Amino acid sequence: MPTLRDVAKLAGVHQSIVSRVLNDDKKTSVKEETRRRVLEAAEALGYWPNALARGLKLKSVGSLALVIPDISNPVYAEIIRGAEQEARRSGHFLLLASTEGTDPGELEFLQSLLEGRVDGVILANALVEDAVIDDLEAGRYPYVLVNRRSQRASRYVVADDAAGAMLAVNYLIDRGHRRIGHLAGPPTADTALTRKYGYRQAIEAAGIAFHEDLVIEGSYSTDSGRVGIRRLLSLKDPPTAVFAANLRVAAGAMDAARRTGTRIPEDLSVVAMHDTELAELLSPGLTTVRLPLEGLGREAVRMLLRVARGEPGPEQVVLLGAELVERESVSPI
Amino acid sequence: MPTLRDVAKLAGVHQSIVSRVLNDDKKTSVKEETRRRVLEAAEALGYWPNALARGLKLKSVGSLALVIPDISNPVYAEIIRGAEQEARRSGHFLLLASTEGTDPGELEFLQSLLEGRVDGVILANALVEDAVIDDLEAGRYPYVLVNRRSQRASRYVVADDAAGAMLAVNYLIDRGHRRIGHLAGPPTADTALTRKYGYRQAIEAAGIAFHEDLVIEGSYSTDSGRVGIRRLLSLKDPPTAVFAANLRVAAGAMDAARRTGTRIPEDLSVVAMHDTELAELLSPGLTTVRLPLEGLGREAVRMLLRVARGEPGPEQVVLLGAELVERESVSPI
DNA sequence: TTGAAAGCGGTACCAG
DNA sequence: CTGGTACCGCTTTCAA
Repeated sequence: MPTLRDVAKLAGVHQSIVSRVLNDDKKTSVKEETRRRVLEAAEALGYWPNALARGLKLKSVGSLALVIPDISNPVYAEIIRGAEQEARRSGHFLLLASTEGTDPGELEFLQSLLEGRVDGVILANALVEDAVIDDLEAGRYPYVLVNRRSQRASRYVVADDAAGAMLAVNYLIDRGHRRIGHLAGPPTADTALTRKYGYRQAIEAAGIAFHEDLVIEGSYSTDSGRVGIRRLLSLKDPPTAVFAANLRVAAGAMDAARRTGTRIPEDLSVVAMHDTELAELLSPGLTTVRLPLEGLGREAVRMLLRVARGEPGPEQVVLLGAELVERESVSPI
Repeated sequence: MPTLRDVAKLAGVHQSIVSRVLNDDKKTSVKEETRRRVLEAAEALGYWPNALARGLKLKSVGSLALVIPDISNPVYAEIIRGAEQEARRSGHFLLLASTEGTDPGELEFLQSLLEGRVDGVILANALVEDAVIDDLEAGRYPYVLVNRRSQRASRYVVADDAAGAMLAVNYLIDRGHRRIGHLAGPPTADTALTRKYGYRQAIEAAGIAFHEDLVIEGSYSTDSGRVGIRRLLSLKDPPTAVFAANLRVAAGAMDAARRTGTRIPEDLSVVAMHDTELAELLSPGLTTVRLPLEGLGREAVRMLLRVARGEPGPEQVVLLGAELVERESVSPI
């Protein structure tokens, strides 16, 4: 690997000149002829600056970390895509770290990530422990939470999950449903709580009594959907429609329902949060609520960059814009 | 951020001692009492070594890059998971870079990645241009291709796509199918070519005539599956079964087939390459061939680490172990 | 307009 | 067993 000195030698100038030319430093001027020679030499050697040395000096490496819990979840894929784009746009690399179940010991993990390797961290991990957040706050590390609120975290960007949930439930209500179940996510996840809240708001706003037993809490997994729907369908007075807290849950629920002979949408209408490829591949195509997930990733990067640069800006962002995507999983009653 | 010198000062020793203690250097010994003091000081300050400074000196940063074309593809998710695990096991970070359509200018991209930021690169990008590979070879950069063969690349790790395809097709043949279509992937993808080859091998080995018009080439997308299946079904003598080159293609095909009134598996049997969550969520559940994708990721990391360390080892690895996963998308004829 | 030199935060070699 | 020092490759201030 050629270094600055190599280029300098070939161009017959001092390395500091090379540095100035290559970074095209406005503060000092370089003779046109010299600049040309330097550029040529750099080109000839295929010179590329060493990011480590640069970062060491400048105390900024030009990369950000995005920590997610699980790569195979398409929800994260969208957040990642948005973050990637924005990072690239601003000349940064995105270092993706998936905790993939290896969730504990995260602190050490973050430490080694932060110590020079990246300029800041975005935590898309729905399950970060409060201790981790406290530590980040204490260390004054540049970080932002995405898709998760927290009392202790000063910065986060989230979607309007409550509005999304209400959109879904109102859609069902508008079609005449009164007994509407909710397959909720894990009570440990902020998004799950918020969606459940939205569900309840919509129900009560329509003057329908809220029934605790129509809400089944589980995890964000297909199996959870399967288990949940069985419980709902075995109720003496089962719901005519369900709102699933995410797509996987809905998929599991549809699968399990079908296996017990329940037809969708004739016997049971289904609406789910999140709209990914899967929604249209299921049959019947699933009616969903689309949240601006890519936007979440984008905003998180923007906010992080602001924090890292010490610039002012909003500390909490709620991205509006939930949208209903109609397919064939709902029938009027 | 405390530095080595800070720790040294607090412990009342020289920084070089601190370095030795913290890296627990076997070559020089340190008095037990001193060691304790150093450890305490480091703990008290919350010291963590700066990865950049370390990397600059050691010419190795402890991170690897994995370049993929598209995060939302679950096939890559599995490769990523395997790579992550192996990287972590060996104390490395995995820097994930998704080209996400931004495919050109890859060279520059790789350059800036390689220049110090990572110790090597794994290219899971099925569409890397040969020029890129030539350049990597020329630059003697540590790199490995995964899930793609190449004449010009000296190192790659792939699955046994041909055997997998044969497994799928033979399964259909065993159940009495003779007219078997193939929804192939893009001719630019090595995996697609290999699977097509496997398909043909299986067909001919069974003494069935190979019909060019039963093979539809497309891309690895759901839409391609939709288009392809329509063409196959509109043949004067349509196939009774199809082998889809990947799961997305199969999902699209099933969707389109169903919409034209074709029942699966009664009218048309379907087998697809790859087994992800989607396969069991579709209805009917899709019979698939599972390739050792996680293993691919793992092996790629191992190989890359060997290359980076200049150790000897195999240059091409073909990971065996395709496996048929039976569900409900095939009926005997 | 250019050159010299210091220093970012470590590691490792050599001397004591 | 411990301290001093050079250096990894770059940026930047100060002098010439």
